Order: sequence, then structure tokens, then C-alpha cells
Amino acid sequence: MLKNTEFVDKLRASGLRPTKQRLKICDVLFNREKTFHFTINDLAKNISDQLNEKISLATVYNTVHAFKDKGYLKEISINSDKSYFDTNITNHHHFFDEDKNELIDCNNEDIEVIKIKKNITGKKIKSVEVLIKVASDNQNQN
Amino acid sequence: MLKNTEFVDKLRASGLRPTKQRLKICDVLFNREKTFHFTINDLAKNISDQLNEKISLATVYNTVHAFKDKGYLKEISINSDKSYFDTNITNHHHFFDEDKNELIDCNNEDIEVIKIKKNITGKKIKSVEVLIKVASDNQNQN
DNA sequence: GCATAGATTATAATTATTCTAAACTGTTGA
DNA sequence: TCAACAGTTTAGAATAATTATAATCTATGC
Repeated sequence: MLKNTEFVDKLRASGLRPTKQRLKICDVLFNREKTFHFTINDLAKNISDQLNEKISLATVYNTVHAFKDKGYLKEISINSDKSYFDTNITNHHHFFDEDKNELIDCNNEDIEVIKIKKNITGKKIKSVEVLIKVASDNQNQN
Repeated sequence: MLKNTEFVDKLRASGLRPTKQRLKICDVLFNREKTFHFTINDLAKNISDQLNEKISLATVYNTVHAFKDKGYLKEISINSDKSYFDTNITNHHHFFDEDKNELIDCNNEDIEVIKIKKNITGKKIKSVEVLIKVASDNQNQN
């Protein structure tokens, strides 16, 4: 359980003002046991569920993007109408359960290291993401 | 260069009526040397560029989804406001050039086979997609 | 040719996300 | 301490991708 002052310090260190809203979002995002995979909507719901006041949706968007830019959140590549984010910023991959529309971490031990033998000339690799789409047997492949 | 009658047969065989619009879209999508990575907008533009009449955007959406469902197109997972499709339906992976917002095929020889050692219980793997995001050196990581 | 199921179409509706401009607040430095 | 200013928040408008609607049209089988 991280204390409020720790978030304040961390935000200040990143050049972000520790506002009431950002601290609340920190609390919701980072004070949990397991990593949190979420859409903006999930997060907004989560906040309003445990808060009397509410945070404007625009602020939630702003904050999530600010946190992503500072490297505290990762955005996950899924073809979907919405964006998914992950509090686990370490290098790891994902299962996407198409039945439940749910992201699940793939432990690094459970997948072999991806070796890329040839890259695009003049470019630098920014990230390598593996997405394993799963579903019950009776679903369509896509 | 595939002939119109070949598309007619293929569409009929898949239970899709060979309409004027679908045949035109077949022509634009599948009569090309290299695989085509596109968004709906790219495709619509491509069509209207080489056609006097125009095809309704709704029809483009319907057709692309029908072709995808029949397995003639693949949808690529990228976090973005738009969906990307690929005329290359073989099992392969992608580079995404963040500078140009462009998808590039990754030859299967250029990446080692992905071995998934443990799957989600009760689920079947529908697809495994690797997305390698690249950019010029001076870009931010995300 | 005719009936009909399936397609196409323009347009409206929906949904996620971003923009805007005004009000608010954390920080700095006198 | 407090004024001033830049950074934030906010509600609501704007935008953009996509889907739904409902009327019209067309490929197909008889």
C-alpha cells in the first residue's frame, strides 16, 4: 500500500503537479496486488465507484496519457474500438480472451524469447508485442 | 492479373453474391503484386480514384467485413483509431513504422517461431500476432 | 419475367476520443 | 503571506471511425 506522499513525490519528479485528481487515479491504478488491464471506461467507472465526487472524463483521458508518456502505463495493441492500458510496464506479452474481451498477462516463462533477425533499415525497434487471441472452441477464427 | 470470372466463382463459392461493387473491390484488393495493408479509408480512396461511380462507404465496410469473415482478409492488431487490414492471410507478423503510420510485413524467415508453452485453460488459440513498433532514433518509446 | 432474399445506399445514430475556452489550483518568488 | 502565472480541470462541443436503419435495388431460382 503506497502512501499519498510517495505518489506526490513521484509525480513531482516527473514534472507533473500532484493534483487531487491525479492522486486519486494513482491510488486506483497502483494500489493493487495484481496488474490492472483497463480501458478508460473501466477506470472511470472504478473511480466513480469508490468516490463521492467525480473526475471529469477529459481529466481521466489526460491523466492516463500523461502517465503513459511518463512510462507509468503501457498501451496494449488490440484491434478494438477502445484502447487498453496496463499497469505492468515490464516487457511482457498478452492473451486476449475474445469471449470476455479481457486481457491476461502472459508470463515471460510461458513464451519463448522473440528473436528478430532483420529489422527495417534506419529504424529502431521501440517495442515487440505478442498478442495471443484465445476463445472457446466454438468461436470463429479471425 | 485475375479475371473477373475468377472472382465471380470465388464469391459464389463463399456464398457471397458477385455484385458489381464486390467485384470492383476484389479488383482493387487482389489484383496487385504486393500485399496491401490498408484502412477502410485507404480502400475507399483507392476505389474512388480509379472509378467514375462511387461505392457507398457502408458497402465498403460491409464488404471488407464479409471478406474478413470468409478469410480473404486479415485484421491487424494495432492500437489506433482505425482498423488495419491485410490482403496477406498467411501466418506472418508485422512491423509498424510509427513515423509514417505504415504497416510492413515481417518475413517469416526474419523472426523465430513463437513457442507458447502455456495457454489459458479451456481456451483455444485463435491467432498469434507479433507487432514490432519501429521509429527513427529520436522518437519517444511508448 | 417474377418473387424474393440478399445487397446497396444515404443518412442518422453511436461511440471513443480530442478540443475548447473558461474557471480553478499548485507553485514560485517577492 | 500573497499575487501572479502556468499548468489543470471541467463541461460540453467537435471530430472521426464505425454501425444501424430503412428504403431501394439486384442477382438468382423458378
